[in-house]
Amino acid sequence: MDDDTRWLGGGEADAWLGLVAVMELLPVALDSQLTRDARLTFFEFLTLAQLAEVPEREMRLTDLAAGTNASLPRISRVVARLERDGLIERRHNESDARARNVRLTEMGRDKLAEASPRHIGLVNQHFTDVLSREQITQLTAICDRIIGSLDPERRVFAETFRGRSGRPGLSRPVATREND
Amino acid sequence: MDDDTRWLGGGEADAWLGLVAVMELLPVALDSQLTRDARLTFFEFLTLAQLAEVPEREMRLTDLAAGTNASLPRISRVVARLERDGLIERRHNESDARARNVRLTEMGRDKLAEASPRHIGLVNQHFTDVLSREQITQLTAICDRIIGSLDPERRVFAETFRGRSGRPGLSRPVATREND
DNA sequence: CAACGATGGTTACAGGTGCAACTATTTGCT
DNA sequence: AGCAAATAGTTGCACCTGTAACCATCGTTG
Repeated sequence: MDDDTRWLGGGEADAWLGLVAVMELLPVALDSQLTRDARLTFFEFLTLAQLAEVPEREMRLTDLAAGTNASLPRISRVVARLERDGLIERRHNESDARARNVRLTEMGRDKLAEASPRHIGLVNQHFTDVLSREQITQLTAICDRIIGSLDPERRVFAETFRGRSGRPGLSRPVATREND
Repeated sequence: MDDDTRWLGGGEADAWLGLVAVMELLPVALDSQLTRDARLTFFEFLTLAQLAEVPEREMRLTDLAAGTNASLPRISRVVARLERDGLIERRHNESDARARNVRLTEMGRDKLAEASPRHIGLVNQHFTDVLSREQITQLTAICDRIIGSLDPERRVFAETFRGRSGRPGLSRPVATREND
């Protein structure tokens, strides 16, 4: 073993273990709440929310993968499940025969609208309500740095949508047939 | 759907999506590196590191679960795998016949010592090196708040070990037979 | 000291994910 | 045009995890 390893200093180890604990506990809590209340995975919720945000509620699979920080095989399977449940539908892409488009159905919008309030409630409970405004700002910068290091090509979509109209089901209600 | 839902405000949504992205990307990166270089899951690494830190390198299964923020079924299976690979061994608990103790073997220490440098290298690359001292401090406080909200009974062990001698394989080298 | 609830741990089951291999297009190069 | 390399997506395989049900043991209470 190399002895030039730079070990984590005092404060660094605490912060790292804290982040690791959050990464273990938060996803479980989110998945648990959503599957119980809406029969949705947290990742499925993210997928629906991403689609709801985009024009025509339709986008390419690759872009959807980027927008949810997922691998292509993963999003492919999730999309298959969501289509089976009628929440989305796959369509042809005019300009590229290899590509497939994914479109949020009415049923999918309803599902998202139905699942959002309780989900946001949990997010508020464990995130918004326990952090100060400064901490929210600090965390944004911290995550940007880490993401930038993990994803140097900025493949991730989320960044693109920062500061826009906001993500339905997250920062505002989901538009439904009635109020669209 | 309740219309008294408190949606995420501008800054809040950005921070939340940032944290979500980190929770999607970081574990994958960590698992990928560790399985490739050491045939270990990140969670298995954490388990070994937790055991290495404790007196006699032996502890109860329940405490090990708390120390790694894991459920009992999960740690039970991981322990079974690690025992199969000879990295730990299960032993009787003198004071409680229901309980089982888990002990890190010599082979387990060697494995941890071998895996640590490259793993710490990745942690430095995507965490330590991209954050300032202030951000490290900020993140520690932020994670404490979130964890406190997710785990009100403070079941989590990590807290107990904050500021101690440090976790072998993380904040210092793993003691081996030679230098023990 | 008997019985019942609580606790420690394991396992069957169902479901999600990464990796690698594979097919179908498209793009670039000559 | 023609061919090689890159890209879009799907799927088989292996593996990991949560939930729930289950057994064993402890502790408390009457």
